[in-house]
Amino acid sequence: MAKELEFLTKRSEDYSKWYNELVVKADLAEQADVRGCMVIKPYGYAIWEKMQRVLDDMFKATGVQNAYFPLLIPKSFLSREAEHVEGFAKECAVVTHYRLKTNETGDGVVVDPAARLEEELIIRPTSETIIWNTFKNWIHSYRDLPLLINQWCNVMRWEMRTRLFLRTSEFLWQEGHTAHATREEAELRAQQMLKVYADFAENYMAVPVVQGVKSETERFAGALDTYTIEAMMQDGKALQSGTSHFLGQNFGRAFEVQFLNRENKPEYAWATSWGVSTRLMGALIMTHSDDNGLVLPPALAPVQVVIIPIGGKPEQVAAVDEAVAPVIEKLKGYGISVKYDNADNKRPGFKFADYELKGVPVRLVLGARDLENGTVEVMRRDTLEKETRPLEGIAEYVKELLDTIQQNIFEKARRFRDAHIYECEDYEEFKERVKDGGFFLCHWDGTAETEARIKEETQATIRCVPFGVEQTPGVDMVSGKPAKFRVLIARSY
RNA sequence: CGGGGUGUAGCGCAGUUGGUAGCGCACCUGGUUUGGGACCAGGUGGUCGCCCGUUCGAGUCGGGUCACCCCGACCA
Repeated sequence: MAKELEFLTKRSEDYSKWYNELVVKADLAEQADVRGCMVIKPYGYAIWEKMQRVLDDMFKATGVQNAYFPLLIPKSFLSREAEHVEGFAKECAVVTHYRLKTNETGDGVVVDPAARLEEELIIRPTSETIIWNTFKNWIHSYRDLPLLINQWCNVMRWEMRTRLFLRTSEFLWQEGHTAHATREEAELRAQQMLKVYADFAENYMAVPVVQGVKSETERFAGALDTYTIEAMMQDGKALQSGTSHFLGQNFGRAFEVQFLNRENKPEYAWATSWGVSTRLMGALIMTHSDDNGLVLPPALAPVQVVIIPIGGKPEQVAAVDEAVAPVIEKLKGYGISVKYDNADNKRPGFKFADYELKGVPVRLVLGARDLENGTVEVMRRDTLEKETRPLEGIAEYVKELLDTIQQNIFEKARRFRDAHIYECEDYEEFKERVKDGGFFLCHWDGTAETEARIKEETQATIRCVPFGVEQTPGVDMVSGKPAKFRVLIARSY
């Protein structure tokens, strides 16, 4: 410990800096040499892949099927739904040409002005329009409904300011798009998918979330209702981690998606859309990580257990190789991903620190001492506690320990969040306290004016009208007008 | 688009009154090490963001330009 290197900025010192460093140093992602874009590195992508796999199974369990639609959307499609285009117009990348040619000076290429597209193509910021344009051909009868489609893809939104995972110009996500015969069915679907997201966030990511519905001003462009899950980061800010929209018949009407009902009458289809993105990676990182690095929930960790041998001499390592072989087999038999790192070019201390930085949930260490005693050192990443246990039965112990860790980090995050949720009735007090972060439950008169004033004066926004909160009427803390319910207000990412 | 800042080795930085390019980390080689980020010795690596100007001479001075970062407006 001679050299207490500052590998990572302390969380408390500069939260943003800590986050950025962590993402890069834990080998998750890095800034690309393209404006606002990110390179997701193999380790980060492995986590995303695990998320994808779990979510995909959850979607399919509700009857959803995967499909794929084009990256490029004709401009005319996007402009079919008025509110929708208005919401996205300011952040669209546009394809205007289809050819380059050699520069006249011969040292490079320029856009060939002769190759201008008659109609510009938009790189999808979201796919409602192109999908509903397709749905028109797929839906003719109530028997074709519900139509439950999901696609995994990339989208592009030309954001002003970007941050790795939290907001990048291009990001990976899934977008579900469903069509229904009735309003009720569509509304239920939108709510159902929100529950799937909440389930995933809490039971796999170990990230507690508040479910709720967005205010009118915060709604998705073109939606009648937007449902959200809001997670609290360790600096007390909110992160919208998933959304589900009830789109009414807006897209059905805009794209003339009509079906004949049982009475042989034409009706417009009812729509939902819902999505989660690589932003979930941001939520995962900012919810659990500490000054030593990432803390990954066992359910999503690409490597759940790392085993490190001690000893420099080849014969010492060989002895450990032999001793751990059956343990590795047994762990794998339980479906646990294990990495045995007997590389000789890194010292044990380096490996310890490195795997902590990468958030591996459990570490096993064996040296000559252990071989003699038939023991193994077990370290759990969430608490950093070490203990020495008999090698006999270690696989079973680790299996249970992984479950314990999964539980523990969720409980820890929930306790943190609950300790930072406040009911507040006084605006002056609110203004003072909201600076330090946290979720505030406040009565709201339901007007956009009040909402705008809060945002302007405090940078905090109404995150949602939360579900599962016992609602009693009261007085709006800003306007003094009567309020029917409380809303969740916070500063956010 | 407003306000602030930074561009020098892969990363982080220093570079004085203008004089021919430096440190730490990383990387490579050899050796000694290995129970919490090893040490010693040697080595590789640079059109100083770009353009123009001043000068015998520019990383350094002047003008322009580009890029990126931070704080706002926008947002999964």
